[in-house]
Amino acid sequence: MNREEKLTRIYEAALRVFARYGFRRTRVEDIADELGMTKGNLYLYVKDKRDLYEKAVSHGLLQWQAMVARSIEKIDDVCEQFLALCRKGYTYLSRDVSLRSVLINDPSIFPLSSREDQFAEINRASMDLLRSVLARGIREGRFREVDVDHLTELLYSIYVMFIIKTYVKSEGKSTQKMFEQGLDVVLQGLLKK
Amino acid sequence: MNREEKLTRIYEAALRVFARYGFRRTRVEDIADELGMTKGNLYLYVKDKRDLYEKAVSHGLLQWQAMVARSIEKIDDVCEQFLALCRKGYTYLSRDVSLRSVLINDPSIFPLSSREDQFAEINRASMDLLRSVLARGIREGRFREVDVDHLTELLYSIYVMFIIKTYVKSEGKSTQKMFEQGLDVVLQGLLKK
DNA sequence: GAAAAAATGAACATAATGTTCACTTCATCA
DNA sequence: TGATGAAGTGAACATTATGTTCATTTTTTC
Repeated sequence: MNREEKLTRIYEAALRVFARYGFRRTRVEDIADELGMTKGNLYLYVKDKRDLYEKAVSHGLLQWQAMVARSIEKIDDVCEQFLALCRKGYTYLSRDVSLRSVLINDPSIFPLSSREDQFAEINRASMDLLRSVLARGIREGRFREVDVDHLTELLYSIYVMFIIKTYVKSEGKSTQKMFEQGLDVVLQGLLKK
Repeated sequence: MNREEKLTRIYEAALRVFARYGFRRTRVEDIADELGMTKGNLYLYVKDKRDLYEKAVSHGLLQWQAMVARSIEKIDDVCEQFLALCRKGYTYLSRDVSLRSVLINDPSIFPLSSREDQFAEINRASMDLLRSVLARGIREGRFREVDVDHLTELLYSIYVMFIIKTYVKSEGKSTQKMFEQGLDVVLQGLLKK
């Protein structure tokens, strides 16, 4: 197992444990135990506990991002691609129990304002994916000539709000309906007549 | 609210918090917070953290015991009473989520050997209830003239084993079937022909 | 089998948390 | 109403738990 794979293994174990107990209540030894190693050894891979937490969460967020990117890359029709992007992104957390729990314990992970965003780089990349789909729609003459940057930011904010409503505040069913409604409206708003 | 009621309130809050985090990971301040008081104040009611834990668990066990006792006291037929005793006792934990969680985190609560039983007094009272039903069956000429003390101990051990299997090891469905089977056999074994 | 890399576990520093207690607030009753 | 005891507070303190380091050992690589 090379260093890359070891790091992945460590981050995933750490995320599981942080999900179980929350940041404060997990000891770095709990994570070492989960990995079958000693805590001293963990410090060859991360700077300190906080660093381990941030790397583990980052890893989780990147998995999320990669899964969405993969699932839309081969879609020809840009409208379908836009819908898939939104839906896959929105529903992902229903499957990733660890990341979901960590998020519930620590909602500050989410960028309320992009100023105080601990994971700014990852969010920027996610927004880039959204932006690229919007740009493509315009380039292909399917979407109206909107201001891509501002619309990206707006849609991303709405998307984050939905995720918080659904997974952090658990306003499940009715929120999902709202999401589909909103998605329909946005798509119609985007399309050229 | 008198002292008695306050103690009850404290024990129930403590049990909820211990259930959430386990003994080691709960701070006495967590419990104080749950009660809306300061931790200093808690020490007017308990000796230390371990004492609080034991009192909270004891309170939970006594609730269990009282519920079973109440539910069988008005049953005329001793066979029905015996069946109800076993069934109510066995199924109780499916409803008391806090006590169940605490038990899962700390199976030593249960008397593996009565030598090292932290809650010996409570278990003794539970056994007394069982013993009294057996004695009544014999007195009324419905049960065979078995050795009540030894049988009580045996049945109680089996009962505890079923509870551990069902709630601690979560071997749910098939264990419940086994329980009903076992109960049937035991009752038949008790009855005079 | 030498050199490098990875892992260990004990030692250490420090932060977290259990516990105490002088003091404040609240309730009771003359 | 104001004296008295009970209940509660919060800061201080002692101790434990836990994060972090590092000399040493074990494993891997070549």
